[in-house]
Amino acid sequence: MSEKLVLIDGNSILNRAFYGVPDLTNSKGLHTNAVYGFLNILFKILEEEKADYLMVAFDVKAPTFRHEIYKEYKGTRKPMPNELREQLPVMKNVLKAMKIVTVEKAGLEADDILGTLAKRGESQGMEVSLVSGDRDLLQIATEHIKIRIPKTKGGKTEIEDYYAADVLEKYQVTPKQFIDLKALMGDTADNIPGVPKVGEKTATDLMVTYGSLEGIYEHIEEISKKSIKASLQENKDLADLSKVLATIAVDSDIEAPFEAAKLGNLYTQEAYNLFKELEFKNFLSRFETGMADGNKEIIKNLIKVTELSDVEAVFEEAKKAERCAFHIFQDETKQKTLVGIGLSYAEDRAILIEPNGFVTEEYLKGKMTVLSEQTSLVAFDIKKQYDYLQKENTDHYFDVLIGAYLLNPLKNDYQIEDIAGEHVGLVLESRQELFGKKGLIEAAKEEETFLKYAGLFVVAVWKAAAQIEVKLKENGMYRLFKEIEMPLSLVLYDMEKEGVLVRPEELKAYGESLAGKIQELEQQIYELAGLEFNINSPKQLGEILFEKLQIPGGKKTKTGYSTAADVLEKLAPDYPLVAAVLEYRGLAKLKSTYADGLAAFVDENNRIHSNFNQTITATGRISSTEPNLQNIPMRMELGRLIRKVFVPKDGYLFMDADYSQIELRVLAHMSGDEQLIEAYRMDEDIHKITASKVFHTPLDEVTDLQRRNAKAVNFGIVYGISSFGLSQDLSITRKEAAAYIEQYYATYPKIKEFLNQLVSDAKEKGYSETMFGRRRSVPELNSSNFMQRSFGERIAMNSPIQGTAADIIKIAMINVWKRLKEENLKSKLILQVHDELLIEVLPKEEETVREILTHEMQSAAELAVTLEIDLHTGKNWYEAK
DNA sequence: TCAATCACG
DNA sequence: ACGTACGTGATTGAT
Repeated sequence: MSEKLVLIDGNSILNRAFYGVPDLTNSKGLHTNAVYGFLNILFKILEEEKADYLMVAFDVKAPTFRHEIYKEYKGTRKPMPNELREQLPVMKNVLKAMKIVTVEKAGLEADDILGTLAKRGESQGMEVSLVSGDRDLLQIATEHIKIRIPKTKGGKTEIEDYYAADVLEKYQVTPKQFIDLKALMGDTADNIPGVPKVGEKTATDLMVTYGSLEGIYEHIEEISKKSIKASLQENKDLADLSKVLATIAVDSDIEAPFEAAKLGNLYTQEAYNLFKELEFKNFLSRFETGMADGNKEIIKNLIKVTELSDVEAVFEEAKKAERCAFHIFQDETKQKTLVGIGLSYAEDRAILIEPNGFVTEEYLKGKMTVLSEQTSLVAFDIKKQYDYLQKENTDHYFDVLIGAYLLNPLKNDYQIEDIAGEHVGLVLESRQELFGKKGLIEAAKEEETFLKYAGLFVVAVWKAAAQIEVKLKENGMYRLFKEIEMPLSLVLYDMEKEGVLVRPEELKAYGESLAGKIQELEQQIYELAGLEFNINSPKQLGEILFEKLQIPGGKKTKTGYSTAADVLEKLAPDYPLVAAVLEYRGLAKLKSTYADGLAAFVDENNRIHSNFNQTITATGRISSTEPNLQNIPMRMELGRLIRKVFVPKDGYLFMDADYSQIELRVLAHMSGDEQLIEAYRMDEDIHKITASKVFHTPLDEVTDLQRRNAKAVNFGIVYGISSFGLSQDLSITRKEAAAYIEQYYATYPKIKEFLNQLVSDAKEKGYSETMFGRRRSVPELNSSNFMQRSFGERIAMNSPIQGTAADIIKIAMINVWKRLKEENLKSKLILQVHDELLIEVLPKEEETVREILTHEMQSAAELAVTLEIDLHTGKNWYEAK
């Protein structure tokens, strides 16, 4: 049987759907009716025809050969309403998510692409179905090319089909003659003035009698009706032109990507997610069956083992495999009870091991640990599973979560089903979908479903590893992955496990001392305001300050008045109430987030174990959660005091080292600016030197204000400078800020050059890059929205700098950690705060650790400037900082 | 679940 | 003309 090619006229079908389906918007206000209608048609077509290949053609907004022939050519389409226009990119995204090939080429209309592809398919012996709302395409119809014209009415779709014979039957002309017919009727390029405009009946009669436009003109004298004859004679040129314009190219210069267009499983995870977002609930059920279908073969092969001998056999087999994917399914409570271990070490095969009888949790831990010495292991989120692995030689570990993050650090989460969908094309049902909110222990009781879940999970991990490895290599990020991120995961695991000791009594006392002051302030505020209200509610506060009390300083946010600190600070000197509110806010923050907040995380050993997340930030930094130990107060003394509750364990001391202006040094290096590099060679305060250079003032005459301003500019530069931002920060005019920036650029000319280069490189490549090859795509750069685009430019300037600094401290962490371990020291790495490392040090190791920390931090990267650190020791974090 | 606020680098 | 500094996470009140 011959193969079947389905071609879809994207613009035309979307257009039809738009006018055929009643208006529809999702909860975000996005119009979706055209996309919805398009998909209805698409699914109907695919149900009717067993398509082997599928392609969708789109117009590109660019002049075509028709414009060359006829300058005023405007095409046959009306201008697109905005509600439709916004759906075009959405449609393309949907198709992309379903892995449907779209074809578009500047200079070609969709018709020409379709004509060419149809003919090419036909010549390769395919049966072709061409779906369009546009009858012009009837000229393409043959015995093997079927033109399908869908009509959507009131949600129902009906399709008219035309082979060549059907065209002849309906219009009494052949497809080839159909062009002439259209030209005669003047409805080809309907903007040509004065085309003959013969009615359909007359035009058909003429064509039937004379066979072609040329034939008609040859026998023009035979035409009896005078008005028609005159019109035809007058407009012969235009009729000819109209014919040329109406003729669809069937030999366009275009790649026919038949291989890529081979129809696969449309029901991908990505499409599923997108459909959810668009709120196409009707289509989702279709997905669930579509998705399940794709995995039937794999599911058949899944095996569950619980008997000791079987488990032994499985591990024997696993160790011989080149690569083994695993996942430890642990209950998410504190006990982390083992529910099962999934293993996959061959294509489309997986085994679920469940603890039972002799197969205890401890036994399995042992088996996994041994296995982790014997073969390469692939994990999803390895940091959560190191308990089961040996940690001496970790070179052969591969975490697909970390890999997926590196390939695209912008995602909000990296569930295995997302990774499977994106990198493998394997569609998994999520845990939520399979088990709802059930815990894993409960979920495992649904034996069949859990086997499917766990089995497909590790199959996906196994498959994803191969794909992700290739992609990392292609993107030049494999070294970053192997040499930095993978080793770092173990360091972070260790830090999390170690935790940081606190003094709960002191924490409690701190909280109580705050509580007293908070109560006092509360009463004071109620008195000054003349009524009691919720001070924590910006809404209530705003109304009281700016409406009831008529304090000047109007609106700012969309919901009402801004009561942010920078607004209130301006009012505080004049209004005691405002000052009291500010103080209240500060204390309330300290109490809720730090005093009470941290206390909730203290474990039975008085230690707090934060999560150090490796796959969150866009730039490559680590983040800290539950609790966040990277934002413990520092700037204000009262808050800073809380650091006194963070202490080293008994008999130890804290050693804290932080990089001195690492980002600015990275900038100096990356830009190669001699002036800035030179400035760093001088043993002086960098902000002061900058002030001296920028304001043309001798170094020892630089005022505090000048230094402060220079410092702000230094920061601004790293953030992706804008005069507005700087003016805001310094409370100066935009003009003054702009002048500072100009001065700065004049002082450090290569910085300006470098930042411009970062933006243009990112624009060209679509991503920004750190010194160590870490990438971040910057889609905002292509936005048509000025604000978005400017944001993209700042990202392009900041990410390489912030990211490189992040890379450097990661390297330092790995090396510090390694040396502490290799030199059998008791001292432990405890915290990382972006440019700072905190170590719990055994006093007799103090000098060794000082040397390690200093050396490893300073030599983490070889830059054109030295990497300096500030190092302190103390009996708590307050003192060590 | 979102917006506003504020803690850190 | 457009209206902003870069990167995070936790708490709170309002919806």
